[in-house]
Amino acid sequence: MLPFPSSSSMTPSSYSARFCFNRECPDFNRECYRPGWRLRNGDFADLCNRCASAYEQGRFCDIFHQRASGWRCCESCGKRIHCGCIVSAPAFMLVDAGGIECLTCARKKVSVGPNFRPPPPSFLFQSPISEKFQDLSIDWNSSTRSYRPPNLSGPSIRQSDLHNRGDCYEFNQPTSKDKATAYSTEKHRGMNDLMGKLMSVNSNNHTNSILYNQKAGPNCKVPTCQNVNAAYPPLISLKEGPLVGAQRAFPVTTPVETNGHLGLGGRYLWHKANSSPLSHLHNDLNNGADSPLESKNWNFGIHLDTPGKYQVVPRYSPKVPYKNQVLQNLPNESVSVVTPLFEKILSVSDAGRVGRMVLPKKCAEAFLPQISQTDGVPLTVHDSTGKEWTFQFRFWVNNNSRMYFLEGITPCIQSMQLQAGDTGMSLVFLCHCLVLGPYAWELKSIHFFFLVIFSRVDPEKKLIMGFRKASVAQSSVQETELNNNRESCTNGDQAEPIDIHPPNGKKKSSMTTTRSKRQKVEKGELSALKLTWEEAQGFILPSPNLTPSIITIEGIEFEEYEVHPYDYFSTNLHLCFGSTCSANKGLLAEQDDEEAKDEAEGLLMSPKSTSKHPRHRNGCTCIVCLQSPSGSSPKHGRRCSCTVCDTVRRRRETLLQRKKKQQQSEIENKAHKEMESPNSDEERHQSVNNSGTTSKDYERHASPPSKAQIDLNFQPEKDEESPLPRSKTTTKDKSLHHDEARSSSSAHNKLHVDFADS
DNA sequence: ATACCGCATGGAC
DNA sequence: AGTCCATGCGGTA
Repeated sequence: MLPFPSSSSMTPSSYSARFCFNRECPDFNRECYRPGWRLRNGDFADLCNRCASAYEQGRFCDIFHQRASGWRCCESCGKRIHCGCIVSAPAFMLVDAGGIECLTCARKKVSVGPNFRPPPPSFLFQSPISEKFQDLSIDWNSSTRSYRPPNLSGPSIRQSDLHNRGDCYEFNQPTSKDKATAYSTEKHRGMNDLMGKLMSVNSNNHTNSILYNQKAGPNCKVPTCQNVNAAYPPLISLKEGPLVGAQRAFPVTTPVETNGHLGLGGRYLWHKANSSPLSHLHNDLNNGADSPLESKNWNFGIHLDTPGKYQVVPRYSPKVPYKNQVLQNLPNESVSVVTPLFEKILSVSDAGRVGRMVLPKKCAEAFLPQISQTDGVPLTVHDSTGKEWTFQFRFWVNNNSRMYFLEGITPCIQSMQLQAGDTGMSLVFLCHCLVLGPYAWELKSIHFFFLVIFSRVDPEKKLIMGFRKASVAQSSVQETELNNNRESCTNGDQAEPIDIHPPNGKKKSSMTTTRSKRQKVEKGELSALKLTWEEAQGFILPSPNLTPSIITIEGIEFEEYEVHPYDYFSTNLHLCFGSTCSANKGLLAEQDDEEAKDEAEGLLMSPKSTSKHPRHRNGCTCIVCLQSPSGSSPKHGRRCSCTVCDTVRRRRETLLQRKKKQQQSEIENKAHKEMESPNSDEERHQSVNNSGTTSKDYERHASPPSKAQIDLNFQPEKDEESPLPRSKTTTKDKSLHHDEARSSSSAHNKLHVDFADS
């Protein structure tokens, strides 16, 4: 087959050079001039008139795939549907209990669903961008179980653009894909340019600017994807083996699960999610995520339709209970959906000076842009103050796998005063699907928050969020910080600041309302729950019914609640809707109540258990574990007798003794060697190197520790048993030593313990 | 001396 | 046993 330019970029004359994409087409060499389904490279299959007609009428598979495998019957009407190829992918939906349903049946169920509530028409297409895309609507043809692409003129977006990459594995590429993908590249660039222009229309919008920056901005490093699977191989699926065709051809359109049912936005049918946590998220992500730009670059479709196989480890699943929660703004009835993607407790190295944060692999591959180069792509995120950060999302090849991480997070970490043990970086996907219907992706954005508890977009695109620190209760310092943030978050054109607490004056009534809504939640009246963002913030706060016990740690008073926040959320705010409520409830309850409980208990109990690293276990008395979280630690005076300072003093005394012994030993050794050989220095180094200890190790161990390298974990009874220099082969010991030495060094610096006069 | 980079290592699961 | 990931650590700027 000859190369063919994409349908959107081709000129009338270019049509004559292309041929029908359908391999089964009896008139293979017939000129083609109508677009068909979307290919993996982003282009559209060019079909001859006859094949295109068959495709548009939903008869393509009936005609050409009769003998192919993958035919199944609609669970409701029994109609045969081909589930084994991409052509018919939009024609059916997966059923929770297994099997498929044709669109007609699926739509019927949606329209009569107990929680079905079409979005207010006035909010469809309300954005300037949306208006530009009104001619790009999809004409679902239920009678033929297919969708009819709109008549396109010039660059445009079609339904198949909304497919993620996961639904395209089944399709065979033409043999001339290299040249074809070259066209695709141009098309993709063109699309990016188009999107960039469109986005810039609303460039004062955070969300849009994020998208623009990420995908089409001048600094965008996203490699142009010529072939989705070639440039971004299915990282997970390669290991997991083939999937059933029906699952591969996941008919994602603009899926959303807001209330456990198929959502219907305007004329648009959104795909039902299955009940796996990841797919749960996945479907939310696809809720507007499948723009032409993002569909190739974002990992929103990695076989998430295989329950149990690709679930994010519970440890990383968001503990925020507001999964898929629909927030409604009472005054204007706009709706937003908040979907936390994952969260991670910052490790020591994450919060350290390296400025890198390791990302859970599956989370990265599921939720972040696909990257094929180790350089990765820039990722623009917003923090709780609305401040924009750009990290580099990269990976290393590690043990035949990949290790994903964010680079350049130091300023953000420092800005947030985060440290090991804090819950960090929940990704929240703000989707405006119910507001903007099928064009939700226009306002799609990915936000990093240190813990996004709530987020909302009203017509002014304002955000609400909170974050969780290692110590659940906020110290006065943090409280002040939040207040400061609140003030600094007032945007010029935004009437209200981003607020963690209800504004003054409204607090009482707001909290009262919130309390009543809490009760509503408790009663299970979830589907009707509408929250203003202030009320939403109320849920973030501890329940007014709870009386904290005040504990004092290092002079700082903390509020400690008997019921930890996850109890709160998991019991009160499982916003499960509709028929899948029980399943979801069970799932979420299990997650939140068990996992979150374990984790939160660790967080609540003590900073000691905030580090995941095995070297800092409960009961560890190293300086890292002893010290209080940054920001909550008071300044330590010279005569401070707190545990931390006592430890530091004790360690220091030990070190001084050790230093004396070392110096004495060195002098003796030197004298001894000088007696044996005049070239003592060279030979000593040689000897050290031969023994497997590098010169660096030698320096590290042989030289007396400087103040900055003070080993606060030095244990004389152990260390003196193995006099330096240590062999490099004692990896474990060395690792421990360096680890704690490094940590304690930074801890030492952080604590500002001044022993200069001692 | 320090920061950065990227691969290596090893404990946990 | 394989994978993940926190951290080590050597090389380089």
